[in-house]
Amino acid sequence: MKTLSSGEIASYCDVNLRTVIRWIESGKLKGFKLPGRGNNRVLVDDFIEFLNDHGMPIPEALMSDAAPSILIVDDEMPVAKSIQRVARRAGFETQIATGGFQAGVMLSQQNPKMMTLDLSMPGMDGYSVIEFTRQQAKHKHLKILVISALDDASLEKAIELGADATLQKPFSNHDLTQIIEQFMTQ
Amino acid sequence: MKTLSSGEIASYCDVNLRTVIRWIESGKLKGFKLPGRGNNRVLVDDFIEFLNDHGMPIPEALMSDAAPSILIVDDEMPVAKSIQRVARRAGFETQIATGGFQAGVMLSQQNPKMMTLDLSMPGMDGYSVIEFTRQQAKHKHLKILVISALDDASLEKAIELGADATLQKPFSNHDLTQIIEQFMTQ
DNA sequence: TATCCTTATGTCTAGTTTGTCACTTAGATT
DNA sequence: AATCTAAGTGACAAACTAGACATAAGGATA
Repeated sequence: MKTLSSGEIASYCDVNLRTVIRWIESGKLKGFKLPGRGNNRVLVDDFIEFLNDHGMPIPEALMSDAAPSILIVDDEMPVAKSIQRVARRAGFETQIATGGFQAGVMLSQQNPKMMTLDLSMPGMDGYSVIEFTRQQAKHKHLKILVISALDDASLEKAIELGADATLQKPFSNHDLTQIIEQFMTQ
Repeated sequence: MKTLSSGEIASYCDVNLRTVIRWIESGKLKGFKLPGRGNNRVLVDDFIEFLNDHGMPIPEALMSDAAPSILIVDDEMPVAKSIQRVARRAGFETQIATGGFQAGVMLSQQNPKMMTLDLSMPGMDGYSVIEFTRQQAKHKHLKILVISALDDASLEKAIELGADATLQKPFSNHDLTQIIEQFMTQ
């Protein structure tokens, strides 16, 4: 549970410390006070959310806790592997989950920056995965790339539910690389 | 009667050890001293109260100790609800997951003490859920109760893979209560 | 355009809390 | 018993809060 002090945030935002305290006081930035005289602390996650909400750049130092990774969710191992090859070539860490349960556990534990999701895994409803993920504050900013052989209407529905992009099978490595690079560097 | 040392509290609060000791000395945080050199110990309940009093976030790791919960995994809501009723009557917190992905996320995030698992959810392989969960060090002590309409051989297989108990549908509330109470008080 | 008002941010100060360092020692491990 | 790890203490340095006031930017109005 990493936290930041008002001073650290001040220097991250290149702003006066007094200002940071006012942000916290006014509720713009979620934080809490230590028991002593009320020194402020802000959870890193809350700070990142604050930065996102206001379109502010996120300092590199905060991202570094773990190399941003990609969670590949696909029940067909060969497909998953081929996605993995592309992702690795682009220079990113990857994990593969071949079932919904696995995917859920890995998402929570690894907190990847991006997830590729096969919509039509047997018995697992990709749509509900998207919906459920979007409901979770923790994964509000997870990039979801739907990869599926279904028709355009199905892909469109995925977008409506909260997916960030779709890719129709069969896809070209070039297109996949482009999307990965775009999402992972945002 | 679980207690925490000053160092543990320091890392939970992301604060210096020296500071925690001062909190205890000043009476802000209730604690007691071991006879030796006076090492500090704090009851988990006191710590949680302290966190609440000061609007500080409560680390997830402590939540499970505070109120051990049961994760109910079943795609049929009526069945899930009926299990939930029994569990509640026995006095435990419950959550319901109706899909594999949901179940995985909730398992990781809530860290329940026990999980009931329907083996034959459409498209989701209950066996692989058991296997996967058992591989995870974090959930080594999770109690898994398989609830299924399948035959004895299938239930037997679940046990072999690592389930702690099985219950054949239809089950009696009495049997379920007994298993829940046994697992939750262990 | 000039003026007034509002709001956000910066500056300064005094007093307090928290972190750091060096050192000691209880408690655990083997 | 020897050793290792985690925790306590004191003194000091650094960081933080809160109030009061100054400054700057933007809107509204005449």
